Amino acid sequence: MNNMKYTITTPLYYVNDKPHLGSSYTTIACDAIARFQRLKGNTVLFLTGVDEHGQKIERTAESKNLQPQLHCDEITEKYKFLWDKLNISYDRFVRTTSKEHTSLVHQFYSNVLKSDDVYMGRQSGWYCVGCEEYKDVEENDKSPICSIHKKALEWRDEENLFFKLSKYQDQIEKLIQVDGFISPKSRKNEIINFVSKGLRDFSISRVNLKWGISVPGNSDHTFYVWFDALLGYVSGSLRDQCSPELTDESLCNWPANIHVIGKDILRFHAVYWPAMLLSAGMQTPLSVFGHGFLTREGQKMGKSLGNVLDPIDLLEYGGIDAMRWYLLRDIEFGEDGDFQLRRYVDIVNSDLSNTIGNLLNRTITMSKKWFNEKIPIDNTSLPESPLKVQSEMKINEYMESFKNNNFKNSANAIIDLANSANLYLNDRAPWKLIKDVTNKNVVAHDIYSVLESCRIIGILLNPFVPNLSSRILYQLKIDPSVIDFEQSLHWGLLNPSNGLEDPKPVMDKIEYKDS
RNA sequence: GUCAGUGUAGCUCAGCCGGUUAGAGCACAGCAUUCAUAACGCUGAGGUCGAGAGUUCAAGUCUCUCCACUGACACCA
Repeated sequence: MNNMKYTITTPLYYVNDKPHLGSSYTTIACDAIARFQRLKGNTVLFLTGVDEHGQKIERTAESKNLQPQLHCDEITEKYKFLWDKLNISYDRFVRTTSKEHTSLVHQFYSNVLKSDDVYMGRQSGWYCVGCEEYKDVEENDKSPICSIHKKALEWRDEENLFFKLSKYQDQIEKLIQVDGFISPKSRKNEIINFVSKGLRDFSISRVNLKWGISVPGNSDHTFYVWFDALLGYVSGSLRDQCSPELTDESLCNWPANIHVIGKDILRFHAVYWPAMLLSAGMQTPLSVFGHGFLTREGQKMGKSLGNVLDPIDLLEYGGIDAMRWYLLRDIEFGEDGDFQLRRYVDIVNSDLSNTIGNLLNRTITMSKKWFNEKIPIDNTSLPESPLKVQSEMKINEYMESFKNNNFKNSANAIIDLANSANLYLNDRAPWKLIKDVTNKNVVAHDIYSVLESCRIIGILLNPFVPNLSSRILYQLKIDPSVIDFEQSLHWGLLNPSNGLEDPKPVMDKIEYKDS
């Protein structure tokens, strides 16, 4: 039952602009899942990457006086740089401008053709240049205006290739009903509602777009962004990325266990994408999770408001552990969340510095002071520490919640355990007991059980804040690279002969400053 | 416009099929205090549960109306 393949993807981010907090949020969440799965002993393929084609990018490059490819290279580097800073443990980084990807798109397309799912049609309607999309308009309206841009819409009529989405109505309806396929539930209902109204075919090519993958057999067409970008998940998960081929053998990491995406693109992943895969005779992903968006101090982030929070700035403010912890611990994954600086500082200081950091610090100090610079050996026949029971309970909660991508609850389970350990210390007051030498065994028992709790906390923290987790484990002289849930989460594994590092605060406090 | 969801202490949220003085964590105040990162602990202050009406012996919890916010309503990465 162990050692299963687990494939997880972030969205392939559109390289129109540098990465923002939203994409960092998604990627951090995926990283937590990937690390969690690895600790469970699964073989994880954690895939991220960028979507580089499309008119918007073509234009952005033009406005910067750059070749599109150079512009893409530039932005791609920023993504990689940021993921590095955030300690994102991705295994592969897909670029849709790579040769391999192009080849895969062509193969996939030919399979879809074989299923007779493509036809030439006309896309006509009122088009907004600003939105780059066709708008639904009241039938009688002869001069419609875009509600967003307040500009007149243009009538456009162009030749496009269409994909027969409608053919898959029944299969998609069944698929989206499957329990756990779409999360969270509220979004699932929206998709079901949407699909029940009847699926229409959608266009998969454009004629006046150069910056894209050419359509074989229709040289003046390029693939429309979705038909191109979604396939990045496949090209990135192939066994051999250098010579991509759609064979059972090379598809060993497919289907993805989970696509984590923002709620805005849920429909494409939960409806269009599975249909495309069905058409090509491939397996559909096992689940799709559409998370919420972040606002800042109650307001939408946007360029026009000038309140965009740059992930790099945030990183410099509180550090990587703070940023990861806050996003995973305080925001309900799936719901929209609000970033508040005051709260950010409070939560991080309280949880990581005061509750966890201080617990480790005070306990190591006591241990070293009274037990010859070491971890005490618990050779008493005292009843089991209540912390053992508590930790087992909290490990359970943590696991259950994490399975459902409920990071908040998992994080709370860790904090609960740390709180219990702090309370236990206050209750037992080893600093008083130790004054009487005959109590030494009792104190050993107490200190050991708190240190053991710290070890477990350190391990459980890994998917959330890998750096802090390592710092904690280092102080307990445990090699963080060899931890594993199955092996490491049993009570009593802390080895007294290992010794302890000198206590140093593992988490500095963030100073709140209005900015 | 239609449909769905949300609105509970300063902040983030629990409150199941209606039932005693509405809960937690954080923030704040006081006390205590060193084993510890002005940390841990204890105590406390904080809410007309969005507004109004109704059903009921009894409503945060059910019904209706209204207000505010969010989302979906097909090609927006």
